[in-house]
Amino acid sequence: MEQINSQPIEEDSGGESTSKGNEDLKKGPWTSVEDEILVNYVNRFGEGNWNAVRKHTELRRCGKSCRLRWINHLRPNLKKGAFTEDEEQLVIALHARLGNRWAQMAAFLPGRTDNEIKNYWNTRKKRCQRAGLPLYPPNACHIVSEENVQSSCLSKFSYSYDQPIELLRGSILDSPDIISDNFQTNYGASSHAMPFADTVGFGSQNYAFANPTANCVEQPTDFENFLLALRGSVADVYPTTKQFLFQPSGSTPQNCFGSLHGADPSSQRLATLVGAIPGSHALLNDTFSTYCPTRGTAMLELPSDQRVETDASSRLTYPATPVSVYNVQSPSATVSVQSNFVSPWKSGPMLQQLHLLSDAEKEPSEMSSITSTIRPNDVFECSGPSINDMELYSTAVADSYMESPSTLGSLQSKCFPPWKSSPVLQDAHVLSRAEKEPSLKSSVTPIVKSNDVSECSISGTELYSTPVAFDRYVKSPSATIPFQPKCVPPWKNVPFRSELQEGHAPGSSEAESSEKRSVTSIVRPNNVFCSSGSSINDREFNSKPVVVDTYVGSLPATFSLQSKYFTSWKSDPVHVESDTFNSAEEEPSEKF
DNA sequence: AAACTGCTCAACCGCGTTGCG
DNA sequence: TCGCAACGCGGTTGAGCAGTT
Repeated sequence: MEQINSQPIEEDSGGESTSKGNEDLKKGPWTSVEDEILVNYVNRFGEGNWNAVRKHTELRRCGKSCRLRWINHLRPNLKKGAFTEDEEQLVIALHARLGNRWAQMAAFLPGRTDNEIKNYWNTRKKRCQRAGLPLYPPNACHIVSEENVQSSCLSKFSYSYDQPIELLRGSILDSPDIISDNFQTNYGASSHAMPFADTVGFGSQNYAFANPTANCVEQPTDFENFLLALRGSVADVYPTTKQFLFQPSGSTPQNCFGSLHGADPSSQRLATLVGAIPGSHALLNDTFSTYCPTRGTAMLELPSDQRVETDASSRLTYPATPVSVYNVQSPSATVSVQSNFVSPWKSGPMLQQLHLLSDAEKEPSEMSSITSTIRPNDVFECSGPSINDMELYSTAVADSYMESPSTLGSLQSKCFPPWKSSPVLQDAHVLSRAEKEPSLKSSVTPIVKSNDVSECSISGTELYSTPVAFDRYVKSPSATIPFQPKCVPPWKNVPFRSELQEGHAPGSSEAESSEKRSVTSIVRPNNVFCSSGSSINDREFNSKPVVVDTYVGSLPATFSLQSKYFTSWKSDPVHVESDTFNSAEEEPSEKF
């Protein structure tokens, strides 16, 4: 403690001048004395400004080294020791989902650092390679929706340890009907074998996933095997996952979520991952470098990168490479989907347009509004800088267009959460100026429609929001429109706040809540909400996914929400009321 | 017991991003 | 707009340890 100077020292003992050149900086292993100095420094001055450590203490370490030491070894709540089985499975699943995004993976593993995870994985990778084993569990997911059978985009991808390959993006839960995410290990085969080589449209086993039109076969799928392979917490998840997988046609799987969320946190995490894996960004054998290549404007700016469309009802799977826009023939007219998603969090909204990206639009801060019209099978993805040093990404795919009686389009959209850790605002519609500065806002009004998918997260303040998926709008004969809600439950122990209603954070005062921003949301049938995060202002919130599952009894033009799903909150539950609105409405006037 | 090999993990390095002047 | 500093992240390295020969 005495080693911390009470006053910032600009120079010390003649060493500072030379320290500019780093001549006197120590390298190598840290001593306990150095650790103590650094801990005391952080206790006193807080994290950050690591280069100031040298000025304030006797420590002769560069800022980088100090930061690393603190993050990886000295900060509180670090978990030491070998990875538990659950953690290992989590890492596997996370890696399948995220690739080598160690920092993101670390967010799922409390107490573990990205470095630890990285080391673990590299060791595992080496071990597997040496043994000729796949990096991912045997007989892992090979989930294919029948709609995906026609997809062939994957076939153009090679598959090796060294070359990044991505699975179809999206997640199971993002888009049940598309659990088209093909996930197959090359177990038993060459590690470099093409994973889908022996499949036509991915295989001999094509199972629908929560697809009301699919015939569910009561036999284990590869995906199930994968789940089984993920032991431990999977045991809690598996039944519900199976239930989810093989729910009867037309049924709504909300119970699945209920079960999932009733499970322990690790199960929830795993459930998230399980949902995530098949839609994973990464593929099976540790084949990626960093972020998903498809993000941000790049995708939008590469309209030429298109795949051959199939028929209107077929689903487009999502290749590793960016695919910009698909225009699949629309039986009627152009289907317009307006979706709004507002990240209510402290850091501010991130704007994501679904359609055009002008130069001006690349600067979210300069945008005031966005109007997007997407067409069937459009693929949109957005990213950009956010407020508070965060990066935002979002990927979304509006895959197929399945019949559009008139204005009611059928879209399936997926969303992939490749965020680095940031607030994401997906807004396909209108973003008011006020919404650009959430710190000034007291409320936002996200408007979402079917098949929208949104998600957001914030990491600096650790707010996360799992995908908000409005998955599927399947035919609308007239009165009854079946929906399948999906939700990817969030993270481990990250508390989060989810509000669909104007109001304040649970347990907070009004004054506080005004700073935290309230949210007014209008949800549509089968919308799924969930969000998480560790709070603004050190307050924790918990929220489970809010699933508005069924769509029952409606006239052609009028929707009415019926069911909702809430699980425990720390305090007040999310409140979602039934809403009635006209399907043609651009913006429902009623709010919850 | 010594030599060798493989593994783990802490630390470093380079690069990209962001904020600020 | 530019340059710099700080920061964060992923890749790489190498010391030390453990197991094997």
